[in-house]
Amino acid sequence: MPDHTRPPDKRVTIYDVAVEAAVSPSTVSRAFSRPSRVNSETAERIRQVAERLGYRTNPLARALTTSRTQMIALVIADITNPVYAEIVRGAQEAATDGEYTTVLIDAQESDRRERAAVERTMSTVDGIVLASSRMSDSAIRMFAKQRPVVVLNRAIADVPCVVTDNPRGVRRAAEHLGELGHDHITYVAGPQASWPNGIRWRSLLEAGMELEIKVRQIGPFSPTMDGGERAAQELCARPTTAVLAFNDQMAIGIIRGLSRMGVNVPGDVSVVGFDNILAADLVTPGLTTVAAPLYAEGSAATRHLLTMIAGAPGHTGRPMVLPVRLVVRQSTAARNPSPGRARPQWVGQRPASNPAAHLP
Amino acid sequence: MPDHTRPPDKRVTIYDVAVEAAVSPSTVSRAFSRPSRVNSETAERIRQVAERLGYRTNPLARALTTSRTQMIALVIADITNPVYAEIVRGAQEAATDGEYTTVLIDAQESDRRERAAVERTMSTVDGIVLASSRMSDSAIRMFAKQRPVVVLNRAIADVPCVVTDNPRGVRRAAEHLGELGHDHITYVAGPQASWPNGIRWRSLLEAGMELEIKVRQIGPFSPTMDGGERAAQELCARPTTAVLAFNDQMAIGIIRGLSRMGVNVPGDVSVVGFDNILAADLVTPGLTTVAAPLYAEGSAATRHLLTMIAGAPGHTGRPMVLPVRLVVRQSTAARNPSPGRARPQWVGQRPASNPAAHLP
DNA sequence: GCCGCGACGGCAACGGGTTGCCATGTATTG
DNA sequence: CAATACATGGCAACCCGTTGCCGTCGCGGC
Repeated sequence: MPDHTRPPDKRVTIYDVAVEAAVSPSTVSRAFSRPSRVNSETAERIRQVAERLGYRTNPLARALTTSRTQMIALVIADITNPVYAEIVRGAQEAATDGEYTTVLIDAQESDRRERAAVERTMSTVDGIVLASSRMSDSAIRMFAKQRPVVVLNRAIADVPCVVTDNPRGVRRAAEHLGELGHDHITYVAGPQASWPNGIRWRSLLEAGMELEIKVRQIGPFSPTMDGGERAAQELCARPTTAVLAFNDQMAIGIIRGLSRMGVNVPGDVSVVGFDNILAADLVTPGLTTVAAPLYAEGSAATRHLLTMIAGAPGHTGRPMVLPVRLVVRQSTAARNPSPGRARPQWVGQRPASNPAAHLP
Repeated sequence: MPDHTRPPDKRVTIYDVAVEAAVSPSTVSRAFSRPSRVNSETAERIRQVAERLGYRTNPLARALTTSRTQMIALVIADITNPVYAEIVRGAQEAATDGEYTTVLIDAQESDRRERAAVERTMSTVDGIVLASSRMSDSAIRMFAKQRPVVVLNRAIADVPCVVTDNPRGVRRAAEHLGELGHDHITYVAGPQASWPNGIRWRSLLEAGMELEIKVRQIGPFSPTMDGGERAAQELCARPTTAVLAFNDQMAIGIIRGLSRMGVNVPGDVSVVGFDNILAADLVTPGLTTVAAPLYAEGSAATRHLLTMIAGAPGHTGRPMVLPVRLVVRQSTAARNPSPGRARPQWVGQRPASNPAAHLP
């Protein structure tokens, strides 16, 4: 028998329930937040009354005293980048398992927006996962002082981090290209503010040394298809036979740009991307790429955050490293053995003996 | 001179500021929320003290009395669907303009999850935008009674709605196919719980009548690439020359499935999708599709929600309709004039004289 | 000199739970 | 049977702002 006498716009509070159930408000509160603290029959009666009255505990009021909102923020750099979809899924699953709600914030690749959004949200969440943050290390450390923070895809001293095994991914890509006969690799750089961008390049330098493959870098370009197309133009000016792009979007842009200019992928140039986004399998040729365990990233970062919220110290030593794997598709092939076939601009224009000369 | 004596983990409150500034807490409160109500010099002094102490107003405490959290929820059906990225952007921009924060919720195509998430979040937000909700009309109406709600991509009586001009989009697609010589169109249906799915099919029926094009429907299939591939198998069993798919992912799946079976798109079959996702331009052949103004959808829905939160009645009459346009790429072509060319299964197997016979 | 008015600031009562501490009643133990 | 321990529920303070109402004060008008 629902209570139709009460004005329907007014929320039901513990006080209403207390009156109905003939107990004190504190008992009602405890019946929900600490059931062991109250007689089970009483608790049951209270629950029934609450049900009948349509009582819902007000999370804001609860948060005011407990300073726990049961919400965490997940900040991603760019929601139009499909990479984040799986990360979000993983984070959401982990959060839901821990009775937490995820609020998602899109930073739109902007340091400023990201800071503003985090500042606004910080006081209403119990913790924050920063996925590919564009903020400065010091800004992140500042936030980390005020709330538990886990950083994804970036390593920052004194802040818990989850990263993927970029060095191994790059290494695998380089080995793959080496086995195909390529002795030069051009790295097409993404945003300089991006931490993976830096480590990928450094890892390539290292892999190049070990595998005796020469490497160079061009860029930075925007980490989008457009950025890739612009990179393709520059690639034509300084030809290579193998390209490692900062991410899949750029790789796809590069392939499009090259084929528009009559360069065949993988016939003339092999292209490798990063991330294994869905579209990598859709384009023609299919994109060879380094796949990251996106779902696991989101999930691991969130689980770690939850333990920190629960009081664990948050290991700030070495970052947690997740494994990657190389997905070989059709955008990579054996180096064209006859470079002279009617493509004069690719002949004799090979970069000077030290292709890494223009590096930082 | 920052105050280093206070323990750093304790938040600064208006009471701290009040003591420092030698005024009462209410004056501090008013200095921020109703500056006109307090002497400008006093207000300035208070602001300086607050700044010095690092005071930040606690949105939860404020919300408790004002019952305004300055947050709205945006619920999307599936974050892995790129369609929503632009919608999110539009919504976020509109929300930010109105000093609101958007919390994004991914329903993962599940009625149950969606309800659970909305129920949990409802009391902490001032309003909700439901983009492609999978919940029942009655569930949505129930939420709409408790909080301002705007529904996107769906029309529900008594609830404010924003939709795209599906009839016109379908009509344009049908005209396009008709001009290319197609006299049959097969509609490949998406989820039955999806409102656009229903209206697209009905619109096609109508357009077929007027344009004298025969139409039929197969499905439903999952609105994903996999769903499209399964649809392709069924398409081979019941051949057509023109396909209108529920969305782009399915259309891409259909194209892949068909070409795997040796059917050429657009040579043998023309395929049209819906939504104009980014990948539509990446696949080969490029996908002809009906483009929706995604950004404008998110932005319009959110702006309308904000006016409702501000007290406007929320026009529940006719839904707001946004225009669409047909983007022609390479997946549609003139109907193959010589059906006999070495593809026997496509000859003589044309559906019976009434291809719409098996419709509901 | 008195009255009225507006500007300004303070008091106190919320809003809706949470929780430390105490009082009571019952069960257990010596 | 007294003494102690435990289970249970209530009281009241607290979390941090917001806001209706009232008192005070200075000023202009008559």
